[in-house]
Amino acid sequence: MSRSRPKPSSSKRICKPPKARSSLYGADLFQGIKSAELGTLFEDMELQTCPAGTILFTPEDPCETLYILREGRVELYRLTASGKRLVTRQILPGSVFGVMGLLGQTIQGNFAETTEDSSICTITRDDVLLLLKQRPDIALRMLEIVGNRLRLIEERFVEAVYSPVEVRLAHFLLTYTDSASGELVNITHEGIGDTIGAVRQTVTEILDSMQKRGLIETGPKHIRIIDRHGLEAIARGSES
Amino acid sequence: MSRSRPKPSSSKRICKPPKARSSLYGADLFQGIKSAELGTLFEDMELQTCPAGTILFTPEDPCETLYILREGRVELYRLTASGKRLVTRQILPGSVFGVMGLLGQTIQGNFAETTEDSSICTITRDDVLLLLKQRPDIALRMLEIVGNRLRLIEERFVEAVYSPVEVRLAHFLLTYTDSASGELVNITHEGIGDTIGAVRQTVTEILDSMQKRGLIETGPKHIRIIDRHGLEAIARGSES
DNA sequence: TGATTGCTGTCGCCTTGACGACACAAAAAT
DNA sequence: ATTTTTGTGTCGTCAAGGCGACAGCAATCA
Repeated sequence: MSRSRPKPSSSKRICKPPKARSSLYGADLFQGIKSAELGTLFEDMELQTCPAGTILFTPEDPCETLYILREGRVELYRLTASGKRLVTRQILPGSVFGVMGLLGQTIQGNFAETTEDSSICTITRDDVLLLLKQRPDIALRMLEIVGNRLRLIEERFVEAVYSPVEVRLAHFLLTYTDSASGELVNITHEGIGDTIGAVRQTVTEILDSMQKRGLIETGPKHIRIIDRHGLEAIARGSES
Repeated sequence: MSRSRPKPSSSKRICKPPKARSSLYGADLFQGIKSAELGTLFEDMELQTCPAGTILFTPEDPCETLYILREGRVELYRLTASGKRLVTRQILPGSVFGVMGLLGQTIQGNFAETTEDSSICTITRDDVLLLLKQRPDIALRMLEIVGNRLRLIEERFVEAVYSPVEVRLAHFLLTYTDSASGELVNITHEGIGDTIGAVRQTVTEILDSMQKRGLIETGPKHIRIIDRHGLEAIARGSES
C-alpha cells in the first residue's frame, strides 16, 4: 500500500537538462498560437528527460517553474500525515502543470512524479509571468485550464463523499481507458485505489466481481472494458 | 436531510436590480486597484439585493456573469442525482464567484444560493473578458483566486477520503468560526453535514461528544469554541 | 391558541469497506 | 538457478457511519 511508496526517492531528484525550445504545439496552453511566436517567446526554455519515478517537485519545494509534459506520464498526488496517497491529477502529454507554484501560493500540497519515462519542458517563473502579462489570451487559457481542473476535482470530491467504491471504480475505468481499444495497461490495483480512494483489496474484489459479470476482462497490470454501457450504468446510477 | 432542500425554490428566482457602480474596494479581485479606475471600468455594472434563499444560478444556467458579493453570504453547492447536497464553497463579502461560467465551461455543476440577505454586484461576461484582456494584472489575480480555490478543494477531497467525520468536523469548526469570538451562528447540523459530507445525526452526535469533552459549547443554531487547541489536535492528528 | 414546521437529541440496525494475514504466481534481481 | 520483490486472489474481523424512526422543543403560522 501507499506506505511502501517512499521508495521512488531512490530515483534521481532532478534530471538531465539538454537544451531545446520547440515542440510546444499540442500543448493545451498554446492551442492556436503561431509556432513561430512560440520560438521567440522562450529562448531559454529547457527540455528535460526523466526516467519513470522521478519526483519533479514536492509540497516543500518552492517550485518556481511551469511544466509542460511532452511525452510520458506524470502524476500529481498528495500524501496524508500517515503516508496515504491520493492522486489528484494525471498529466497527459501536452498538458501543463505546476501552475500553482508560480503564483503567490507557496504551499501547493502536491507531489509531481513521473510514472513513465518522460520528456518535460520547463519555463521559469519570470518568463511565464512576462508571457501572461504580454498575452492576455494565454492568461485566459490558463484560467480556463485551472478552472477545468477545479471542476473535475469538485466532481471527484462529491463522488468520494457520496458514491460507493464500485461507482468510483466504474467511473475511473471509463475515464482512464483508451477510448478506442478500451484497454488500460501498466496500472496496479493499488494505483487505482490511490486514485479513487480505496484500499487495494477492495479494488481487487470489485474488479473481480465486474469480470464475473462480464463487464471487463482483467490480467496482470491490464484491464479491458467489455461492456461499456454496463459500466456507465454503474457509474451513473446506483448512488444509493 | 438534503432531500428536503428543494424548498428555497419558493424564493424569488431573480431579484430587484437597483443600479450602482462603486464599492468594489475590498473585493479580493481588485486589491490594489485604484478606486477611480474601477468607477470608469464598469459603468454598467449592477448591484442586486436578494433575500436569503435566492438561487443565483444553477448548473443548467449559462450564467454569463461574474458575481462579487458585497454583503451577506452565498453558498456554492452541488447536488447528486439522489438529491444529496455538498457545499463546495462559502462566499464571504468581497469575494468573487461565477468565474467558471464566463469561460468556455458551459457545464459548471454548481448551484449558487444566498443563505443570508445579500447585495451582489454583477458584471457581464463581455465586460469581464474585456477587463481581463486590458488588465493582465487582474487576470493574474483571478488565476490566483481560482488556484487558491483549487487547492482548498483538493485538501477537502483528501480529507473526505481519508479522515473520519470527527476530524473533518473539527476542521470545519476551526475554519468557519469567527476567529475573534470563536462563535458560529446561524448554522444547522444539517448544514454542517452538507459541507463536510456526513448526515445530520452524525454531526449531532460528534458535536455532543465535543461538548462533553469541553471543546465547544453548543446551543440551537449556535456553536462556540472553548478549546481551540483541543480542536486543532483532533483536526491535525488522529487520521487513523 | 392550537397546529404545523424546523432543529436537535437518541436508539438500533445493518452495510460498506478498511485492515491484517496469508498464499500463490510471475517477474526481477543476484 | 535461487532468492527477492511485485502484483494479485481470498478470508475473517471489526469499526465507522449511513439510515430510519421517534421524541422533545422552540418558533412560526393560521
